[in-house]
Amino acid sequence: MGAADIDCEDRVGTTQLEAVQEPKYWHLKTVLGDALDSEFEVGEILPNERDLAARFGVARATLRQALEQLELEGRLQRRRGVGTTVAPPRIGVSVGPSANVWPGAGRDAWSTVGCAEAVPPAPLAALLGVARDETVHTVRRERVMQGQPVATELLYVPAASVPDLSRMLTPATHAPAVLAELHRLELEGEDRSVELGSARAEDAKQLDRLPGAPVLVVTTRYYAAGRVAAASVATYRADTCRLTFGDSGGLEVLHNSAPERRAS
Amino acid sequence: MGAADIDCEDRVGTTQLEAVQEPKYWHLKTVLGDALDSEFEVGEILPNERDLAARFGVARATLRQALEQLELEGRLQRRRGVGTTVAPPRIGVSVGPSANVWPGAGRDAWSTVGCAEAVPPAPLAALLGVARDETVHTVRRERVMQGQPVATELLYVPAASVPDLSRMLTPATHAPAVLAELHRLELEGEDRSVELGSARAEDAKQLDRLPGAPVLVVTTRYYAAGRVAAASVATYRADTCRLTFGDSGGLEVLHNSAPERRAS
DNA sequence: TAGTGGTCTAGACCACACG
DNA sequence: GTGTGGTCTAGACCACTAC
Repeated sequence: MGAADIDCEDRVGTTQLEAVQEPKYWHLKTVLGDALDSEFEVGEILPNERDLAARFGVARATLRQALEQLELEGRLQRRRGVGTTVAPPRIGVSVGPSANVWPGAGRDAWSTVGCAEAVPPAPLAALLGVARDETVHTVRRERVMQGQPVATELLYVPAASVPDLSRMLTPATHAPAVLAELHRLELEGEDRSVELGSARAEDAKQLDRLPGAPVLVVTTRYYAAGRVAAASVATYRADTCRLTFGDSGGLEVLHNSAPERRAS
Repeated sequence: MGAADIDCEDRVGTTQLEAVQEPKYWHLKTVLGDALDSEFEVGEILPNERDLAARFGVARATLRQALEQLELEGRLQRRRGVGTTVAPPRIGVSVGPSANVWPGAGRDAWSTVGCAEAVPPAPLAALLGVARDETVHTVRRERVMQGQPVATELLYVPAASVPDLSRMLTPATHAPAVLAELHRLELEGEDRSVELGSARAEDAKQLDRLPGAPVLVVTTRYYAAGRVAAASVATYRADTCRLTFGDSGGLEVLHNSAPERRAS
């Protein structure tokens, strides 16, 4: 343990990339990943891209390819104008039907941020079983964990599911009224799917990410009275979230975790 | 509807990118995405990257950024030496506990491809609750749907979970024996989490993708006798798969789906 | 051998955050 | 302003596929 351990700038090393068949960025990713595990603390800031690239003797674009992958795996966080930092382990967020409850019932970690009546996108209309040009109640909600937004959601409720909804609605009362009416139905089951997507401009803004950032899209169908009574599309930050299902709460540390981290 | 409709090469258009604040690759992605919806059939092959870039008046790297996003969203498939084709809608694969059954029991869509005794990675050891250097039975399995591999899995079974396992094992009998012993326990519950990852070299090969390709990592804990009796890490192709949970089978067409596709 | 996508370079300028 | 990451360019060469 020599001077290199004290000087932050030197800890990533200057290992020359030997002759390889393996792409440089891939090897670079491995080297950087190992360095993160053994030499850096969560939240610590890395040298900037130009320095790192020079240090490894590669073009900046090549270095960026490695950083992108590490960010995709949730090990780094990059912010324009700020720098690149070591990310904390992913947050486990529960998305399972831990007790069959309607969205917005009980304590469910979501907060409503808006509501409107609108024609849903065609695939959603098909999902709900409504006509292609029928307007539905559209509730936008947001999920915050540990102080940062992790997901945005659009909940679609056909008018047929809330027949007794009052006609006297203001923007402030619209969402609560729709949810309250929904809760009067008996929930018979839910259906869920998860897939990879990229954040649309609007979602990206709410999630504090750039457009196109990788997200996990969770689509849920809620059944009542033998029909699809509502559906929601929730968009989770893929870099910071690990979706958990099942009763036993979130799993502990899993992937991308350092065995240990040195105190400095 | 002029000659452009007949000539495949012209269907993506030559729209000039107007002055924008929006990044070029983002706009390009939108334009290409719309073209895919309205002008192309599933399986059809696109013009090559150099031609497309020239057509839109951008550098190849910029075009590639757009293509990468579309591939991430499962709308394109690119293969080196071959070309870029329009991808079919994602396959819905069920990963829920549709009846609580052990892996390998009944008809479960997986086939065993190997088995070994090995020391699991540290996080897995923690997950299983075994010592860091304890060897466990490691079964590699593969999931094929519609003729193509969609997932690989490593199933970890501590020796303590299969105490009566015969000592007389050949490579051919090892995996079935471990699974058979496991099935003698009563399964008490399961735990699942989903997160984004990138394919390790070995997994990538099995999934017919390049290393680093985006994957959905499904980690499952199986409980029996009040303990974690086994755990598995399954790696699904994120570009072609939509993971489904819940009883009502897979959802139909959802995102990234064209409203209609023209016959040629 | 020809054509494809994958990797890599060495620059340039832009948008944003912070002091 | 200064420094960061984000975008973009115009090339080059490589690995792979298919003919």
